[in-house]
Amino acid sequence: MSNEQTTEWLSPMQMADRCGVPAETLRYYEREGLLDQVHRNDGNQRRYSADDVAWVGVLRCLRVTAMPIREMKRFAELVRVGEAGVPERLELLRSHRQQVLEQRAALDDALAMIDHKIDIYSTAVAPVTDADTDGVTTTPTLGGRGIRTSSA
Amino acid sequence: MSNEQTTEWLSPMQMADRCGVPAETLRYYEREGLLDQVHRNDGNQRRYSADDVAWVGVLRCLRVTAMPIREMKRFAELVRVGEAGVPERLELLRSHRQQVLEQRAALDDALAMIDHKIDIYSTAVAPVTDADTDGVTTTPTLGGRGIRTSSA
DNA sequence: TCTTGACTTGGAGTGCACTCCGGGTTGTTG
DNA sequence: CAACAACCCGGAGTGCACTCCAAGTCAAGA
Repeated sequence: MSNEQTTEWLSPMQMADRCGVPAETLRYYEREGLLDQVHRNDGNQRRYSADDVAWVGVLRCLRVTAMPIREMKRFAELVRVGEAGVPERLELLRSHRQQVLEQRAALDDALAMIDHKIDIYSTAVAPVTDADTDGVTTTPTLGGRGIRTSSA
Repeated sequence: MSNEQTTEWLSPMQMADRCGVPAETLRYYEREGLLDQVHRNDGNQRRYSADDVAWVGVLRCLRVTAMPIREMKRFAELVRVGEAGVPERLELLRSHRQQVLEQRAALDDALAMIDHKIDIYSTAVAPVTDADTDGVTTTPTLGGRGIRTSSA
């Protein structure tokens, strides 16, 4: 409780720490116009605000859900123009939301398959085996015929 | 029910259709050793088996959950050696499963944030507005002070 | 038989999202 | 004030996962 109250601005490194994003990447985002006009001190060094921290949080949410930089840039522009951009921001987010749902569904499907395989392998690891399969006959010399694949 | 029973092998295009993966990518997977020794006809053209279809299904599950090609290659090798590879396959899949769970958690967090924003925008689009925020003051001239960020 | 389109190869090219580099500046600490 | 880390910049480089290309071969229909 002593080195907080005067800390209004964050240096690049502090910002990197805070956001979990390399300082280089923050510079890159700035270049790309995702993060605009970061404040500078007298020596021309960047000083990030709490607003910047929050905004990078938003950016990371979008990135982690695989939004391309191009689209994030568009979103940033729409935020820049203020209220006028709200309808398109909404549209953009709704469409992105859809994609995220699809991603999650795909992830869950894959997860089911992975769990299934883990199951098979775990029981196969101690007892006899062969009733497994990777969608491929388990013989060393691949290319065999015959399939018992469940879902895959 | 007429052009199925004799179709034992799939041409590259048919395979691409079936798996939802470009034929080029299948060739790439083969080069990388993810898919080994695809059968050829007399004219040296690839003929994919039902096993191949199933195996590509597995590969896609791994890819869609962001497993790097390098690791998929390792997995393919472990399948190639048969039973001896099972323990490491298990290990690999378990560790991957963990990553998938983390991905899903991150996705869900981001989704919550996106939903929250959509909510704000939707209500803001008709009534007055300003109480929104993108983690940034909504004024046209960015760089303003003051924050009311909720989560973000 | 001719044509057309799917196939073969090795290798080069692409797009994305960073990530690093070199050479110079700033700011803090002993 | 010296030393050293953190900073600045434009631009080049990286790694990944494809994706395309050229030049030739194969297969099936008119």
